[in-house]
This record gives sequence, C-alpha cells and structure tokens, in this order.
Amino acid sequence: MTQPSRILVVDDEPQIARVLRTGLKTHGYDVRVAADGLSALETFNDWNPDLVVTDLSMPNLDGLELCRRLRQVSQIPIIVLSVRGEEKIKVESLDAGADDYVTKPFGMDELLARVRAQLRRTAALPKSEASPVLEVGDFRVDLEARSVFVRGAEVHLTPKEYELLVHFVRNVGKVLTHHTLLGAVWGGNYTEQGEYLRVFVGQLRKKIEPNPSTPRYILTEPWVGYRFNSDS
Amino acid sequence: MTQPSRILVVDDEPQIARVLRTGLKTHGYDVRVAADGLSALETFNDWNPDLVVTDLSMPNLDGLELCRRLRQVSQIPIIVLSVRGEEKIKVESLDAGADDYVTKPFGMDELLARVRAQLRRTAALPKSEASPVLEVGDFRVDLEARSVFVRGAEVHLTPKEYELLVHFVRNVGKVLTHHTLLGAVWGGNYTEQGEYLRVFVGQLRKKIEPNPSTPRYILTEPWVGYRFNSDS
DNA sequence: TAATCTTTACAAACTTTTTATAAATCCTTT
DNA sequence: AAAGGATTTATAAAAAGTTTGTAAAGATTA
Repeated sequence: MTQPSRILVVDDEPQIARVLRTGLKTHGYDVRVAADGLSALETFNDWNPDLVVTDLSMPNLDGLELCRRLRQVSQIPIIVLSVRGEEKIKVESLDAGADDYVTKPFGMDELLARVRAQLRRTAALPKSEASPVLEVGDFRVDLEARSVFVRGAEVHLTPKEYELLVHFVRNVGKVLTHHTLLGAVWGGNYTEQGEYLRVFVGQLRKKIEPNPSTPRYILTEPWVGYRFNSDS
Repeated sequence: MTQPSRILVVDDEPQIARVLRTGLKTHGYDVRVAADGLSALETFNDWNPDLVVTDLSMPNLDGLELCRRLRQVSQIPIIVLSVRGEEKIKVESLDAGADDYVTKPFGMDELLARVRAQLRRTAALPKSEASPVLEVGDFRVDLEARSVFVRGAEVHLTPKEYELLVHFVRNVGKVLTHHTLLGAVWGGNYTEQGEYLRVFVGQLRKKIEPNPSTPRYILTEPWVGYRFNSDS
C-alpha cells in the first residue's frame, strides 16, 4: 500500500487549525500543524510534506513570505486560505508561488477537493521534462507534432490559442493570474492587455468546450485569472 | 540470403578512405565513399545506407553538421572518426547525433567491432526506417530509384521538390516549421528564405494534389509552417 | 537550350488587435 | 438579506497587420 499524503497546515488560530487537522485526518491524510511561518519552515525541512495549506495572516513570517521561501526550495503545492473579497491578496499569493486558494469561511468539502486536485496534479507531472506529449484528462497535446486532441478529436488552433492551451495544460488545477498568462503567451510587455486574454479564452472555449457558455475546462476565477480543470 | 549491410564512408583524405573501404569490403559490407558532407547527404538520399562512418573535418559541410542533418531525417547509426584526445569535440559529436566515436589512428579491428555493435543494435529496430521505400497513404517514394508515385502514377520532381516531399513523407502528421523545412532542404543558411518555401510548396502542390487550390496533402498551418497529411 | 532555382510583385487568406455592448460578479448601502 | 452601482468578464464583429498563394520574369546550371 502507498503512504498517506502528508499535509502541513499553517494557521495561528487554534480553532481553525483543529478543524483542518481533524477534517484532513479523517480523510486519510497525515497531518501536522504549525502556528507560524518560521515553525512551518522548520517542519517542512524535518518532515518533508506533500502539500501545504496556509493562512495568510500569521505572526513571525506571514503566508506570502512563507510561499516565497518555500518556492525557493520546492515545487510543493501550496493552498492559501484567504478572506472572501480580498482579490488583491489572492493575486499576490499566486504571484508569491501559491497554486490555489480557498476563501474563508470555507466548507471542508471544498478544501478537500482542492487538496485532491493539487495532489493529483503533482502526481501527474512528468518525471523528465523531455516528454513530447502532454496528456491531461480529455486533452492530448503533442508538442512535437504541434497537434491537439480533445476527447479523441483533433482541433486546429492558431498560434496564440495553441500557446495559451499549452500553458493551461502544463498547469492543470493551478490558478493562473491574468498577468501570468499574458506574460507567458504575449510576453512581458503585454501583461496589462486583459482584453487579449478575454478574447482568446473565448475563442479557445468555442473550440474545446462541449458547451462554451458553461465552461468545464477553462474556469474563470473572477478578479484573479483562470484555472484549467481536467475533471469529468 | 540477406543483403549485405551498406556503409557510407565520409572522409576527404583519400588514403584513409581507401583503407576504410577495402577493410570494410573484405568483411562483406557494401561500401560507398563520399569526400565531403554535401555529397554524403546526396549519397545518403540516393543509396539509403545502413550506417555512416564519417570524419569530422571536411570541406563544404563538416561532420558535426552532417550528423545534425542526418538526424533530422533518419535514425541511422553514425560513427564519428576524430583525432585522439579532443574530449570537447567528442561530446559535441554525440550531442549532434553521433552514436559512437573512434579516435584516429585506429585499428581496423576496433572499427569493425564498433560497426558490428551498431548494426546489431539497429537490426532489432522496426524495419520502417531502414526500408528504401517509403509508403505513406497515397504516396510511394523509392529512395533508391529516387522515384515518386502518387495514387499509382509516377510524378517527376526536381531535386528541391523531391527533398521537400521526402521530408514531408518522413514526418507525416507533424507540423514542420518554415525554419525546419528550409534548413532541411536548403541548409542552415537559408532558414529565413520563406519565399523559397512558398514557391516550392506551390509547385509541389500542382504536381501532387488533385485540386491544388484546396490542398489535401500539404496543409498550411498559418504563422507556423506546413503539415503533411495522408488521410483520405 | 532546356531545366531548375531565385527573385519579385500583388491579390487572397488568415490571425491578431481593437472596439463596442451585454452579461456576470462583487461591493456598499439599506 | 436585498438592491443599486461599479467593475470585470463574455461575445461578436470590424479594423489592422501579416502571412500565404500564385504567376511570371530573371539568373543559374548542365
């Protein structure tokens, strides 16, 4: 049997920490709790967890800084807990290296779903970056042939559409900010051209979504960016 | 009885070339010699050898570049000959696509052992790449006779048209960038001459497409390149 | 001289960018 | 909790800018 995944919970509020610990434990995860950023880093080094769930406001070393420090040494998935409505901080978190966020107050079910999604994503990552074919959910992207198949059928994409899709597929389950996507596809001088992104996301959806008006793959994260989803 | 293996020897020094030719011939191989990289490529296309032994320093097109060019179109084993002790060039050769490396001066026995090893290795590979006849969809290209049949009828192609088609046929289904195609057919110094490609694709289409204005085989991928399609 | 390759020029096709408007989302106030 | 206002997002379509297709003339080679 495989080892249970290890999850490091970082929160200075004891009630929330307890809820998270018990919720995750009852679903089979191995959990440890740290009350601030510094002890989180220590536990990370000692225990080598598979995923981190962290609050943003904490003593000693806040969530943003924790993300940055972790990113310097690891690709481990990080889920940030943020307050509803503070969109700016969400973007900052993602820029700092977070993979996803959950807005408080949150349901345990939602958090568990996000945790599963992140663990699945990192499990699916290719061991060597060399593989010329990306296979994710219903998608198959052959980088060498530059061809794209969705649910078995080939779709033709223009250059910009293609680059955008590749970026999505390479980051399934991860929330990508407008800034990030624009930089990746159009380059660093176009990170403010939100219109481009809207237009091309729309075109991509028309080509890959069964029902473009209620997207199943390219989900929008209002005020933040988009997330590529591969679940059925 | 099976055909003797064909070995293409590429060396501009006549003595060495002669030694290699006689040595290999007395061991039952079919041998041809080319004095430089360019004529080696020609002989390769015409004669479809099973293995290439090449020197590094040559006029016209050196051994490294020859390796790269061959690798674009073939998995044929390449053994490189070079002066003893040049470790850097050894690494470069292998990066360029060489399979093995023999330092001069060398014993014929050693070279023969390397040749046998490489041929043994490729003997296990699927036959497709070794065949002198490429059959793809409605196309039949006889590399040895340098003849092309489309839907049963032979078509006459000029040298450039022929090389272009061979490159397409060898990479069915893949999108080939302008850059790649120009490099493969015209060489590395012409990768910016997009006009050439447009003109020759047009000529090829006139010769092979049932309806050149709505191509069925050579499909264009706007802003990227072309893709050869073999479906009906 | 004939065949092939290179160069040139312009119309047609396609992608990207821009623009405009409707729909959705979020925040504030009641 | 509900309504209104501000901002963001979705969508369509026109405008702009490149690339591609094609013919034909010039250059080169055998």
